Amino acid sequence: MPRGTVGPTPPVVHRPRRQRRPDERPFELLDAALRVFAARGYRNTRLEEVAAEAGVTKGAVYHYFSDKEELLLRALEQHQERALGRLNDVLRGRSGPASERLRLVLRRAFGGEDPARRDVLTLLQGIAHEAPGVYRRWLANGPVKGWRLVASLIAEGVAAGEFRSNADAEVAARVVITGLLGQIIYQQYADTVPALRIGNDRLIDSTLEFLLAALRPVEALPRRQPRTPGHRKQGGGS
Amino acid sequence: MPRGTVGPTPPVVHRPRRQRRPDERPFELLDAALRVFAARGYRNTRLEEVAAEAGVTKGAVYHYFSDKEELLLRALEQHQERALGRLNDVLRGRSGPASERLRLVLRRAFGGEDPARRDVLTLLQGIAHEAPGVYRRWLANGPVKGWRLVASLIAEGVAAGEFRSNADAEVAARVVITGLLGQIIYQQYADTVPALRIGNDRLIDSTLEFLLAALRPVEALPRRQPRTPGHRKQGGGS
Amino acid sequence: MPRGTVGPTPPVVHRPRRQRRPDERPFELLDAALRVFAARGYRNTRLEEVAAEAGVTKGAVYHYFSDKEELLLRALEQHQERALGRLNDVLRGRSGPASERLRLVLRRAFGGEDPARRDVLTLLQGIAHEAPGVYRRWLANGPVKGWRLVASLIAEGVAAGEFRSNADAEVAARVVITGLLGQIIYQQYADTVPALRIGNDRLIDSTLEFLLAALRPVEALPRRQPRTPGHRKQGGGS
Amino acid sequence: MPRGTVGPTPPVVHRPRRQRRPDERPFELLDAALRVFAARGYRNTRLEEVAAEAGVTKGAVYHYFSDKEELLLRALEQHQERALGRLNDVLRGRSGPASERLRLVLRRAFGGEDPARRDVLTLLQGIAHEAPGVYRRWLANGPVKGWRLVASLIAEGVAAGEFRSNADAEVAARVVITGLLGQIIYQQYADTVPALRIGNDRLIDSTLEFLLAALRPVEALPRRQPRTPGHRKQGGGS
DNA sequence: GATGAATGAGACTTCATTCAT
DNA sequence: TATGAATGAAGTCTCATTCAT
Repeated sequence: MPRGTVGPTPPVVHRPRRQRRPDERPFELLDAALRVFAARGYRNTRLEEVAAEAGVTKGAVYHYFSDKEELLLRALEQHQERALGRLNDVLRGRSGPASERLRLVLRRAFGGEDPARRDVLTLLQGIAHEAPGVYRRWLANGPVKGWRLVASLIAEGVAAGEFRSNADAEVAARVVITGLLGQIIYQQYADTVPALRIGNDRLIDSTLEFLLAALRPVEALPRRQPRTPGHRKQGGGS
Repeated sequence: MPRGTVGPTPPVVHRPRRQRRPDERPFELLDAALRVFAARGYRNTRLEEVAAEAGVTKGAVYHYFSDKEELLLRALEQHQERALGRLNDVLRGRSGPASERLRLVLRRAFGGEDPARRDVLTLLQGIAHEAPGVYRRWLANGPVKGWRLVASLIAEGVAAGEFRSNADAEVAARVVITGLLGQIIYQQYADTVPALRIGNDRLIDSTLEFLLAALRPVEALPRRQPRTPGHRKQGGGS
Repeated sequence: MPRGTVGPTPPVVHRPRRQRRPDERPFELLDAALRVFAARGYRNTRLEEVAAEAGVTKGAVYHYFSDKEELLLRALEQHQERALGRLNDVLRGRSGPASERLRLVLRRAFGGEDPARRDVLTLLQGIAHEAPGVYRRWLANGPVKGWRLVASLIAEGVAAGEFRSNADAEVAARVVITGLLGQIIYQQYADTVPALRIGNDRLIDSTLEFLLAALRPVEALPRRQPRTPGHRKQGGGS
Repeated sequence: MPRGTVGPTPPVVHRPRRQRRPDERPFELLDAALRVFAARGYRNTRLEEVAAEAGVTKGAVYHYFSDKEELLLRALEQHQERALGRLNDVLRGRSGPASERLRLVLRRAFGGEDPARRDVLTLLQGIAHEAPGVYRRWLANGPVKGWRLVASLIAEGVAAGEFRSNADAEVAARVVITGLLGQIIYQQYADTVPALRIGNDRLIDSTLEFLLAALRPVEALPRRQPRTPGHRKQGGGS
């Protein structure tokens, strides 16, 4: 499989081109890079394609970035910063029930079918071997922060009596975050593997329903003995 | 890891010349290929490394496989067949409660920290752009089948009155399967990003606990109104 | 252009296969080789294809021939011997007018549209760089002998007063032989370059007519002074 | 032969680094390519040799040409354009007798022993299987145009009463053009196969003499009955 | 800053040839 | 004799990176 794999002619969206504002150049390049990388994968993308997408030539890229990997790193950093910013905004000043804030967070993070976000996630899952440092960085700042946030919201719900206290909130948070990420990535192949398709709203809402159901406090949650209670964070309640 | 060692750059060792083992060769090659691909990634692996790992020279690879991609495809097919075989075995003739069979399945599929399996999963998530066909195939035969199995076990539990009937079993199954896969992949980076680390037993047990908790039948399921009940599979219970 | 150039699936004619008469093996191989070489060209043909065409495997070829080039050499030798044999037969015991024997010769050598012969000629013209020794050998035993024969027939006609004596018989013979060879080769491309097509009968008959017209004795051949009479073989007449 | 030397195996000489001559480069490459291809054959030539002959490295070739075949195609196109240009020039404004213009044309096209031209012809006859498209193109623009031109000059001579009208001018033109091409190619082997040698002047002059003799009008061209008169262009006059 | 020509290390793939069986 | 697994030299093409202009 020689060059691109997404399609014979790259589905990359071409932007206006050549608006000479030198101070914005690096940002334009980062946007272009993320677009092309996400569309074709890191290895399949030639620097020349990124340059063309940004309306400059190959050499110019090297004025701003030392090499291809730095371009990737910075492009993803910029992307992640924006995403985190948006995510933080949504909780600023909120104080409703934990369940409501969970909903807000999941919606903000995963709601709205966004092919660009999906492609970036696919890009990321592909760089584990190509640019492990970048991948790790993303793990630490993306998924990890994501499930920490979820876990802390669960903890707040537990504190408020909204949720039962004997669930493994961290694992729940991990699985939910990771599962949603994966499902979103898979949607890219829903055309050719229809069994993969699932509506974004259903995905999020049902996941949330399922999370809240798992966390709902029980007067009597009798039978289910935690099998290996040792690794629960909070010791099992009565 | 029997023969080679998948070192950083395996020096081509001159073997004593031609050792004929024509019948086993293809399998040895497939095993070697999976090992090296999983360790370094598809693109980062030179055919010569695979050959060396199998104790032959690169030309021999082309005796059995038409090109690098076919080698990947076949190596993954063989891997998947074995894995599916093991998974099917575990349920053969079982008839306990659904919850018990769910436990068996998850344990069989994800239990036991197995670096080889983890690396294969990492390999797979990296080929979305390099060999999309192979990737899609894996999706269809791996994760999709996985969550279908889980969903069907849930359905059995529902039928048996063991689980509530108004949960979105499919989404639950998807998220759980995908989430576990992702978490397992992430463990590869647990050394350098400690926040990623989670014990395999805890991961599985807590996930199961959380799944069963979410599915437990409720006398009164009071507050939580399903927000968009339209996409529930079974209309609201009682 | 990777492998074959004649067509995606080789137009090689498959013969009966595996008639175990070991003493004929080499001849079968030579026939098969000529067939495949002629169909695809020398370089484009893998020894394995030749072997398959002959119903044996690669290794067997090396029992009879030291390498690919010898196979080519011998295959062409065998072909040429047969062709020369046929050509010699046609003149054996003939004693009519030279013009009639010229006709017989040209008919025998070039008559009857024969794709196999045409392909062999194309093969030959392609090996000038691949196997120059073989090519030279063919030149010396094929075209050179051909035009010598024609020149000697012309000389006989001159001696018999049938032809004029002041023509450059050798050049005429060379050009006619070479020209016919070339035209026959070109017919291979008549499908895609229609301007190349010419009927085999017309080609031969008109060439002969034209040759005889050029050689006819003239009462007065007045104006045309041989421009550079120095290189005529026989000094200019009258 | 300006730059390189087309030796048996040109050692890659390290040049003083990058000499920019962007405008001329493609032409230099084309010239170098034609030189090396003609000297060694298409298949026997490594792209690296062409590059070295042009004073660059192999990568540079891919800057201008997509692959080896395109390089061949373009090199031959350039060669043919030039040759056609020269040929057209020679007839511009000429109006002498047809015989004189035939002489001019043959001289222009085939006169002057030119090893480079001879090698290009040898190259061409070798690519029938390697690059059939290129070969066909050459046939259509070279030989075919050549014999059309000759045939049209003959037709003019016929119209002017200079030549007889009942000859098959097209076949005559085909055989003469093709025969001369072949003879020129063969001269390459005149050293090792002396029987092949023929002086260029003699070849052309005698061929012309022979052509004109065949075409000279006859008061009585009695005996020779065209065997298959059906394919004569103009029906034979009495 | 920007260009784009040029470099050159790499990697895939082909296939004539060898040789243990 | 015959097989066909294995070798390994060779060649095409790619593309990140450099650097003269």
